[in-house]
Amino acid sequence: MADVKGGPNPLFLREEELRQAMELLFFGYRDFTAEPDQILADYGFGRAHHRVIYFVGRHPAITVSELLAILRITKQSLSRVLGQLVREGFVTQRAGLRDRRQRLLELTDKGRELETKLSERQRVRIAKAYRKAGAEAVEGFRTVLTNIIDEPDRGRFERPEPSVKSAAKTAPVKSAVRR
Amino acid sequence: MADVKGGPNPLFLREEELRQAMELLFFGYRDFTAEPDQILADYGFGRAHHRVIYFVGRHPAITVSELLAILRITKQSLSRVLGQLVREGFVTQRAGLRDRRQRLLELTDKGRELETKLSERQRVRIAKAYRKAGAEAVEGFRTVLTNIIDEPDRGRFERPEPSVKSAAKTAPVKSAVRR
DNA sequence: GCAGATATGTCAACATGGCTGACGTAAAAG
DNA sequence: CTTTTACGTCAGCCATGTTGACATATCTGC
Repeated sequence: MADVKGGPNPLFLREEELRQAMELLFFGYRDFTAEPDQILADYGFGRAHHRVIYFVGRHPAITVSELLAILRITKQSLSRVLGQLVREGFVTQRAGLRDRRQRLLELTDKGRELETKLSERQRVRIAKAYRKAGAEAVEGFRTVLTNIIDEPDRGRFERPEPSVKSAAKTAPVKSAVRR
Repeated sequence: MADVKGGPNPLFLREEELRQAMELLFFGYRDFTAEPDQILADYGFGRAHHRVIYFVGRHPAITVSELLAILRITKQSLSRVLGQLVREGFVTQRAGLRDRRQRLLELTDKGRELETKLSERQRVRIAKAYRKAGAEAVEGFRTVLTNIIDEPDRGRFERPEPSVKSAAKTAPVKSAVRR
């Protein structure tokens, strides 16, 4: 335990830094989800319902298979929560135009209302954290988390991309920041 | 929210930015936990076991109540997984010295081995992301996530960074975004 | 020293949300 | 017309959360 070494032991520091990152994710996610979970309980819903409501709201006319790809769960699991949401009038389904096998999902007004209520808390939490941290930190947060995400979905968050190599930033697409 | 207006609908942009943050957390956590989950299945364990193993490894001689405070689950839920881990020889319990009611938890060699195996993947993932993002981004990542976490546990991640009070209230939130 | 608080464990019952496997139907595609 | 695809459904299993009640050992304060 007694680290009586000469140098600052970079291996230990690295290990410690990585562990802190892991814990930041754990505690962050724990607190990030706690508030909506409370509200969901009033509706007899759980976190799975929230995810469906969120992504349907985010991507109107999303198909079931697209939703499955995002959530990475089985269709049977999705079916259970999605079925409830449809039956209780939070989500509507309609056949696709080009492909009538598809069920395009959409939030109803009721669904949108719940979505707002749920993510309101989360938005406030993020907004506070962003404001306290400052714009530069926000960029770092985005960059690191984007790189933590596996390739298939990483594209959802593409922005400058300050890759160590190829500094070919020919297209600085800072869409969400532009004024 | 002293948002300096003047652009093309800053409210929408802000909304978009906050939603992206929410999704970064969702996708990040999803991919961060996927690999260990796979390994755990071979042992007949789940994510709950991983969390216990992780935090016991991280804080040797941790008490049950400290663990409960971190995990935010009931003692009955913890008891189930902890009991398994103890019976199967991954964790040991011994009475506290000052307070003999306490059960101080510790990993066995077997437990440490599994812990390493599990978090290895996660460490690699984080390390890659950190390396790609660079030191400045890492600081930002830490700062934002720390602020997302509720007060009681935020202290776990406090670094030099002073500004305990609201020094950020007056900080240039949006002005510095443009680079 | 005893009463009450605290740390932990346990039994029992229940809900949520994952999973697999099997099977069905409608529509698209070759 | 046959096969593949998109989606749904039934049935059962497992992991992990919950509440409530109760037990036991130990510490703490009066």
